[in-house]
Amino acid sequence: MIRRTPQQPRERGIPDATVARLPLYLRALNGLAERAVATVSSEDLAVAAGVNSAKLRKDLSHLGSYGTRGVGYDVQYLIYQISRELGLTQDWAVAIVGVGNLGRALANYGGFVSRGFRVAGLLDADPEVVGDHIAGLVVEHSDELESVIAKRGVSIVVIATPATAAQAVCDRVIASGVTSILNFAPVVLTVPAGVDVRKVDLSIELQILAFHEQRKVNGGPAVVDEIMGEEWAGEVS
Amino acid sequence: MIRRTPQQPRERGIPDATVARLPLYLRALNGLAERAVATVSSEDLAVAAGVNSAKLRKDLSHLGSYGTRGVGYDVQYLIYQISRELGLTQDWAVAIVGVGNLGRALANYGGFVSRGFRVAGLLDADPEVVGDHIAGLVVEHSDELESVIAKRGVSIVVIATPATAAQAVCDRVIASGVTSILNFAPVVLTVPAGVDVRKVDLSIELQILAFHEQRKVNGGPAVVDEIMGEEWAGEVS
DNA sequence: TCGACTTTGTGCATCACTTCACAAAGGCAC
DNA sequence: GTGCCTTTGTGAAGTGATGCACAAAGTCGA
Ligand SMILES: NC(=O)c1ccc[n+]([C@@H]2O[C@H](COP(=O)([O-])OP(=O)(O)OC[C@H]3O[C@@H](n4cnc5c(N)ncnc54)[C@H](O)[C@@H]3O)[C@@H](O)[C@H]2O)c1
Ligand SMILES: NC(=O)c1ccc[n+]([C@@H]2O[C@H](COP(=O)([O-])OP(=O)(O)OC[C@H]3O[C@@H](n4cnc5c(N)ncnc54)[C@H](O)[C@@H]3O)[C@@H](O)[C@H]2O)c1
Repeated sequence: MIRRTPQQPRERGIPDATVARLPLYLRALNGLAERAVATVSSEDLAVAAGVNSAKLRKDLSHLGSYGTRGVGYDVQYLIYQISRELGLTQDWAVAIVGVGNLGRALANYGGFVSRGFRVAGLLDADPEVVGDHIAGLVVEHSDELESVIAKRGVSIVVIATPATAAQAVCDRVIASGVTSILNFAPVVLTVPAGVDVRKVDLSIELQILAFHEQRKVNGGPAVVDEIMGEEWAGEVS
Repeated sequence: MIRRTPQQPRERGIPDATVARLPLYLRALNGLAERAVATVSSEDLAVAAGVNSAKLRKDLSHLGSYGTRGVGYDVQYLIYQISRELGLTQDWAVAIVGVGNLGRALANYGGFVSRGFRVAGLLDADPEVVGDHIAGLVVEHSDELESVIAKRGVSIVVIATPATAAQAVCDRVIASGVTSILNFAPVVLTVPAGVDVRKVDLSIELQILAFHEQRKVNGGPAVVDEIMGEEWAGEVS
């Protein structure tokens, strides 16, 4: 019983930056709901979500005018509206390809099953791994990728294979009609227009931290004396 | 033998957006280096890193003038310069707090040890887990957090505990002098100024994908007929 | 019913980042 | 040398996000 909203005047063009924050607001709202809070002001919600309150109000205004001046926002109603906007009122079948260290952790993770995401398939190329029972599922051979996607209506695929296999897996997944991919492998995936790839890259996050850490400690980049500093000195102006 | 660079004219104020892309360039460059490529044009490197070439050139120009007109950039030299800028010429001791599904996957992950990051401690509060051998390390009790940080010179901490424990762990870690934190727990950490927190949140990534997926399938958010749509209709204008 | 008070929603100035487009720089062939 | 060709480095314009500040809207107590 899900159908398209008849005619919604706004709807078009919610900024990406806003979309990226909606899950944050949703989490904060769920926290409030658990503590039986009925309404919340933009100021309080902003603090809970760690953002500026004007930004929060502007973000929410993209969804519609759901607040009450002088009072704030109804927590339950806002949860519903944000969930609906994010597409969490329906559930999404997710397949995880590559059931190694990371794939297992993801499969066992309760955190996304809780919100509309259902792990509908675990696939791996290694015969040793195929057949393992993880989180109530049996790992299937990645040869079955296309049929698993088709049969179980998978619309989001998580890639947790080694970097070398990621592009090939990605190509097959797209050929099967999937257009939303979450990639953990440290490679830039090449995909046709219309396919969304989001990446999670731990190593990049650490490197960004290291950059700032270095500035805090030293005030800036260091040179390694007489090891490389001199060596390179001649090569460039 | 590491010391501060004498007087660097630029150095100050590399835009955050640029810093976030440097690891990407570095990875692409390492790929080229493995294939023994000596020089690369901004165009080719941009394709490998999945960005616009003008953006790449502007990013690199923040580090200095390291290209040669008509030729491109020396791969090895650029690897060195970016590594130095990111602080990867020194190595960083990392501690992982919370050795559950995710913490184990991280500990076993070879990907960051390879680039200047060394896992120097694994800590958990669960006596069942303490004493486990993982990736050549023994899991220690989280009571030892402060002493592990001090003794092993830990400067970056990865938090992989349940959300409920994250803020407490964070506070202790900061009290021990750490100012760089990578947080996997789905909570907004409150930290004093001067402390950098980066977060990785799988659930947020999936929700963003779901948002776009919904738009592709339906053209926009759906209403759930007669279940909630009607129910809420009365509550708001 | 009214007026004081709270809080939203948004116009606007500002800031940050992106992209275009091209002059200047340098290599290389002859 | 000299001139052509490639590619960098960067002004300048464009795009999008941010945050201030406030009028308008609505609540609530008296
Ligand atoms: N473990 C981490 O903490 C971590 C962190 C960041 C990034 N990553 C990245 O995530 C990916 C997975 O990491 P991991 O530690 O789980 O590695 P892993 O080696 O433990 O697991 C990879 C799994 O993928 C399977 N596989 C290989 N080729 C396949 C294919 N073509 N189709 C299906 N399955 C295939 C392997 O059999 C293996 O089970 C890697 O790209 C890694 O760089 C891991
Ligand atoms: N597993 C995933 O794929 C995944 C994905 C995204 C986010 N997360 C988040 O990462 C965190 C860890 O996830 P997980 O699946 O590994 O959970 P987990 O329950 O398997 O592991 C958590 C570990 O933290 C330990 N711990 C609890 N309190 C502690 C404390 N005060 N000090 C030190 N250690 C403590 C526990 O003993 C346990 O070993 C959670 O916050 C989770 O929401 C996990």
